[in-house]
Amino acid sequence: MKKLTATGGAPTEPLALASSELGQRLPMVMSLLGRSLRHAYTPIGVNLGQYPVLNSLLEHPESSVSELAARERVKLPSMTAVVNQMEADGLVAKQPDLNDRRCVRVSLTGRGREVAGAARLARAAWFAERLDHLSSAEVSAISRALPALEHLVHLDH
Amino acid sequence: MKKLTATGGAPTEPLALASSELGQRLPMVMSLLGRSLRHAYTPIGVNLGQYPVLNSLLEHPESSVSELAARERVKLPSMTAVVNQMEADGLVAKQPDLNDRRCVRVSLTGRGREVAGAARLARAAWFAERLDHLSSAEVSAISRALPALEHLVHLDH
DNA sequence: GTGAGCTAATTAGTTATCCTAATAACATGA
DNA sequence: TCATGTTATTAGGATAACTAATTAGCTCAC
Repeated sequence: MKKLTATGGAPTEPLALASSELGQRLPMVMSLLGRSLRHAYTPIGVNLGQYPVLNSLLEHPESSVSELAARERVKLPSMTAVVNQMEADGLVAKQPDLNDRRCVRVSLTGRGREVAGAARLARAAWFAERLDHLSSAEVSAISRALPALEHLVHLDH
Repeated sequence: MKKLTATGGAPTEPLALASSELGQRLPMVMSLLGRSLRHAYTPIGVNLGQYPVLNSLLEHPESSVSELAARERVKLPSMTAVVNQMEADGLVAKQPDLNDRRCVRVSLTGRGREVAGAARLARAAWFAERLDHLSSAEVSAISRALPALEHLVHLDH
């Protein structure tokens, strides 16, 4: 009954994991995965902070800096810095908002759109390569947990 | 209802999420959760880099700096810096390895052990508070995905 | 034994992400 | 109109990571 399976074999036990156990292991996984991911980004020419902004702008064109900051859960000055760097890199353009002149509307340039697409592909490939080493049961377990994880993340919103 | 079950399948929905979809959304979740987590750490008096080292030393006392670096998937110089800071903070002590004098054995001080325990509790509490807002189905979905996520992370060995 | 080559740790210097506090410009409503 | 709130920026600093170069110690082939 009590099998301490260190291997990532079949994760299909009844499994009532204590929340302290979850709180212990999930963050560990997150931090390690985040670190791996950083290495995956750099060759694309986009860094960890820029990529989500690119994506965000694909779905919400003409965002203000505040909106971008809120979506990424960073403070305004942090987002200002990211956007400025991206502007210098030719990925985004800033335009004044005519209705509210305090705001700056940020939009993707053509190059930004290209890079966003390329980065998306590169990341998907990076991920797919890893998922290949998992059983289909494991992939499906992760898939099923995704909505819950997204819910968890959006709680602070 | 069509059910294409994987090996030893769980009695749950089919759900074939495209790997590109997973590769898109999972990293997003990771990065946001990581950011939330950073805020959770600071009040404890341990930072994001130190906490895993504390934990690692609970399970593997007398680790060398290299071993710690490998476990955290960071380069040696990064771990040297973390360990030095922790030594200055009185959380760990360094001792020479008598068998191999190139190595430095790192161990928890009494204070390090205390802080590790406190940090563990604080993080569990932070997490539990969040899990309270999820349904038990969601929590269980995350629990079931955890071994798979750990497997994913450990692929880079 | 001893020198070539490996491994462990450090130092120095750089980059990327974040933050807070202070300012400036604009908007809104009493 | 002016007090208060919002948007964005600047300045300055803390973390967290990296590469490259250096020092020290181990190992083994010869």
